[in-house]
Amino acid sequence: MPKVLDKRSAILKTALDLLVENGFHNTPMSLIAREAGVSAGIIYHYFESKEELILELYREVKRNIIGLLLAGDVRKLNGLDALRQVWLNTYRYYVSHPKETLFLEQFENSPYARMCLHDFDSQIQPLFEWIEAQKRAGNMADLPMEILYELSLGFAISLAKQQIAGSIQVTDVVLDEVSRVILRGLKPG
Amino acid sequence: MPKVLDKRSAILKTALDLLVENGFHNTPMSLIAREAGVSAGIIYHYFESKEELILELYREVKRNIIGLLLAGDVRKLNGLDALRQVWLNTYRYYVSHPKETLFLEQFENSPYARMCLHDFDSQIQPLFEWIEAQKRAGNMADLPMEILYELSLGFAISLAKQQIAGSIQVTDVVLDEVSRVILRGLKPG
Amino acid sequence: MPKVLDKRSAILKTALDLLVENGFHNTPMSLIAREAGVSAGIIYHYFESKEELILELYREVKRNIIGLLLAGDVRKLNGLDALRQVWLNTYRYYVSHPKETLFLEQFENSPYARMCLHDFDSQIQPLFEWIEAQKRAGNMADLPMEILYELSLGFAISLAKQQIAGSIQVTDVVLDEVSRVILRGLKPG
Amino acid sequence: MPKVLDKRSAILKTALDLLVENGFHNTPMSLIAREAGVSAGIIYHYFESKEELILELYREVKRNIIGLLLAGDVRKLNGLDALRQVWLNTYRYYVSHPKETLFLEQFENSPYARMCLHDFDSQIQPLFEWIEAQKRAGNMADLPMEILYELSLGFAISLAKQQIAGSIQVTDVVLDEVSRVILRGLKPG
DNA sequence: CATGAATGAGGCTTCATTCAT
DNA sequence: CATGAATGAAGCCTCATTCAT
Repeated sequence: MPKVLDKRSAILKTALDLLVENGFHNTPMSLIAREAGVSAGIIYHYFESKEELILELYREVKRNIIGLLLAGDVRKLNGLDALRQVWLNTYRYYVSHPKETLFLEQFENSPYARMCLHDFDSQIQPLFEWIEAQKRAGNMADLPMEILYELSLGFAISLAKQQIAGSIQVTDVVLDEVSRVILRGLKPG
Repeated sequence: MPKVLDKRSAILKTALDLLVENGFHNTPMSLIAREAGVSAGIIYHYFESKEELILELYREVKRNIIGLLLAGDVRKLNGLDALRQVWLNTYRYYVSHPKETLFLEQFENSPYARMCLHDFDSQIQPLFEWIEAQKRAGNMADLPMEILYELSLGFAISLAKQQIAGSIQVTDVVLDEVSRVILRGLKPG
Repeated sequence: MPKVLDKRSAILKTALDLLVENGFHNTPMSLIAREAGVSAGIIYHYFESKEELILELYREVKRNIIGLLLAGDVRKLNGLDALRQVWLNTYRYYVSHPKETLFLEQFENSPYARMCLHDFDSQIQPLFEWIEAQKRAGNMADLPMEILYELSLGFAISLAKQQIAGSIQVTDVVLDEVSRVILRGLKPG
Repeated sequence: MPKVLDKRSAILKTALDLLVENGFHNTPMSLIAREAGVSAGIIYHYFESKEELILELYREVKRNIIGLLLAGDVRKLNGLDALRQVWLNTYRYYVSHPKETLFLEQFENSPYARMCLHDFDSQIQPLFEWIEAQKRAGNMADLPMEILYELSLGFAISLAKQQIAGSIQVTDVVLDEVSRVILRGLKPG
């Protein structure tokens, strides 16, 4: 990996840690620089501004996630199994990436996020198409896309957040039961 | 209403508007004062600090919501109808209070909210007890409290947020269908 | 004089001193504040920004000058005497206000001055009208206004600048001779 | 032309453009480098510092001008014609070199120019000597050198600046009339 | 000679909070 | 109770200059 990516990555990684820990506005650029082991000025060589750094971090995290949702050869599974797999993929990603999870939640609920929330429409398109196919195949309730999304992935995320926060311990048994409940809800009819 | 409450309320109301619009850290105290029609100094007569003002706003909003969840004589209804009523109460509160909704989300996802997230355990206790009763009565799946909460109210909030953001139009038909799906998921067995 | 004007004036006066001494970009706001005996923040209570502070200073200096050009009951004098009086007014103002002179020159030759160089058209109008009247009365050569302006006041300023810089010693004898030369040049025919 | 001069010249030429456009302190070295098509580091191979680059540019421009003032075989003309020729040379140089004109004005009115304003005494000496000769020959009023300079060349420059700024349109007719006025003023007695 | 990433001091500006009136 | 001028610490960002490659 070229050095240049090394430093840029170090900044992004450190930013993620600190932003989650302290929040956007309690994380001075100078602190990010210090923790990343670089000078204060160099950040502006890689990112236009603090805001742009955060946006870039958001884009990168989001790209990663979207790439993983359909992982595990989901397309080869049939109806309910595929559904269950996507659901589990989502849940597991979020649980195993607590910082990314908290960052996304913080970012997406901040007022200045509104400018780029639809940047990912094109990347998430495959998932939407897959859901549409499931609906047409009669594997899923005929509800608006956003609601189906919320019922499945939104809930996976909420569950992961609670697990991260330590409010609950999601054992495999519970996970099994929960996914059963979800699927029952999403089934057509 | 005494003048004192008037001024305090004006500050809180203005703060809600501005915090939702601009975010916590892009809302100077001086702006809150100006928009509320009071002087900058007087805010510190009613609130210890900016942080305390925000916390107080959070407490007030949260108190309101919790008081309404069990409204409509929920306790007199039986199982599923009660469940449905609580769910609808929640959804409707959030949809009809967009600023409060956005404020809560922003606050609860900010790192400095962690200090008071459990302030309301005592107030929300009645709801939890009611849910426990439903579980014992066999009206609800035997899942951890937090998960049941997330599945019902969490989803109502998510739905309301999407409606607020304009991502979806939740017609009465959809609402009906959705609540049916939710309830099917929550049913025992 | 109310205190508020006192402090605002102190800032403007200190700014003039320092800007002339060090130039616009070698005069930090913090230095202006320190020398004016105020805190760094308060400057922004009176002026929007550093640029606005400088613009305001320019406006104030320019207002003063314009007010003095026609001083001394110039309007009551006839042709050449009036002309001579205006010329001397100009010269004397600039010589006796070296800081203002250097500031104006510095400002008007800086690229970011272009935004407000015509702010004073309305204030200088009386002078222009007076010159027009002189031309019609046959007391002055029939040249474009700007050239007449340059030949008289422009030269008075240049002379004053050289005197300020110490390049020359303008004795009363020289001043007399010079004004004679100027007037000869401006005479009609 | 060797490549070395090429690159040095490119830097100076670009610097002139940008300094006039943006001012000394809004023209980063990195911008000069980029626009000149060279790297940021290499500028320091040709110039000690930013200040030295600007000084060098000033010296170069000034050298050019001085060389041209006495152009056109002025020395072969007699009194008034020579005077007129020098005046026109000056005016024409400035009008046809707007960037150089603005740069000089900006530089000479900036406080950090004071360090080198007398660098050119030796180069401008021939002009001064020529003026002295004119005075002795009775072709010019017996005024201090600086004042004669200001009355003739200073005014030519002012006129050129106004023409550059678009404030006036100097037609040949006007130019003729103006030079006549100037000469009348400079005539002895 | 040439590059451009890297440094870090320093500038402008904001804003929570205080306090004299 | 009320005002709003005042403070000053702290944040974001720029940029002249250096130096490893």
